[in-house]
Amino acid sequence: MKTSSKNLRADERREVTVETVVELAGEQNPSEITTAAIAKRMGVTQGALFRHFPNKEAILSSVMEWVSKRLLARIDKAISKNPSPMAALEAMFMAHVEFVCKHPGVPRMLFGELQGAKDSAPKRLVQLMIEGYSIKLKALLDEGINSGELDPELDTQSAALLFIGTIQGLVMQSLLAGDVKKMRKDAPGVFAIYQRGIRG
Amino acid sequence: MKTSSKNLRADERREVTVETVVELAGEQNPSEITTAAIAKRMGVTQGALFRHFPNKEAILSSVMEWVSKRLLARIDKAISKNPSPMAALEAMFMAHVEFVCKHPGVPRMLFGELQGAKDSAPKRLVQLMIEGYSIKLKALLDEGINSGELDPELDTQSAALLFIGTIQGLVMQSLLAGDVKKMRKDAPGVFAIYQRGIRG
DNA sequence: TAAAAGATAGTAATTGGTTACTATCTTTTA
DNA sequence: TAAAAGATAGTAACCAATTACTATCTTTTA
Repeated sequence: MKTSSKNLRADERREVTVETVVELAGEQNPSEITTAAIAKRMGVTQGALFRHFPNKEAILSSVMEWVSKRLLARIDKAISKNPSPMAALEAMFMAHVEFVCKHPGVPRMLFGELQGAKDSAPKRLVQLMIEGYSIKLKALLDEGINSGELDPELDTQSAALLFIGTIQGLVMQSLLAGDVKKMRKDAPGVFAIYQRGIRG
Repeated sequence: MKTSSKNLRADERREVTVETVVELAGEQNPSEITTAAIAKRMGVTQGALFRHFPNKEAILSSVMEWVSKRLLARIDKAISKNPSPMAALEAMFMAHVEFVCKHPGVPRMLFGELQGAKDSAPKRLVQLMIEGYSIKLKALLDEGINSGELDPELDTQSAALLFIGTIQGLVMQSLLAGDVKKMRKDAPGVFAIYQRGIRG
């Protein structure tokens, strides 16, 4: 049980900081999140953040690691529960959508980091995560082709790109509507078209 | 021909300003573009910008109007050249990709504006533009269903969402690769899958 | 076992630097 | 030569980061 005292231990404080940034990113442009805003939401002074992180970039790096770990774990779990590649693809899609629904700030942060001119530490972490994601995705697509579930002449590179882009499109639509839960509702219809485009 | 003089007329200066912002957005995170950076790129002092725009938001609004006008004009041209709805859809897709290739900062700015918490003037312009875009898109999809080119049971709402998301996916991929021209190369393969997903 | 000693977490105030924006003076050009 | 365009030199507000200090928790030891 957490103590009811005000002071958290260093690792707990770092965890809370990361979760707070994810939360704030769901409410505003991630690149406009200030250390003052993070601290205020946490009920701590701004300077206190720098007792646990050397600088702001280190906070963002921690956030990216947090995202990588949680998202990829969900994906793995969804895949392992489904023996059929096509079923696994759908489960992976829905798991991703569910994750983004729960943490709407995440895709905004990823996209924002990729936009940065200089290749910062957090940007490299994002690239690494998407790479891992793509590998899992392409493995599933290849499996599906071999099992006859997918079009044998499918361009897996394009199919992987479209898979990720589809989710990005759902995010954009939810931003337009100002309603995060719209994603969950739209996801099945959109995946149905995607499925029709790749199946054998 | 432009005069060789140093001083531009007010409307010319405004035009150059808008183009400069679009240019800078292709090189860095749009929300980190400062008025100082814009002025420097134009070869003008920072204060000079405020002779032609009341504030920074007005600059961004002008950029959004510039984008709306140019993009929608391209789309209309692409559509009108193709009698068949499916051919028109493909031409619309490629025209959009070509536009984004020429102005990589545009999708980043749109996405960034939508992320803003408060609904600013530029944000409303973005929403308006996407609305106009979606109307054209849905009209084409309905046409395609009626002509038998598209799946009669197609969910046009989902199909429109996926169309836009597909382009967003191409943008993200080009950011990852750090190569804008990658989009032009990947576009046909991705559209082929989309086409397969919606055709009758 | 309780008080001293040390380690850890957080505060309050302040730093130098950057931001959008403005007031005033100078140059260009029609 | 008058009006428009731009230069110069500011402003207050905000940013990340640092400082000197205090509160709180943990370990040691008499």
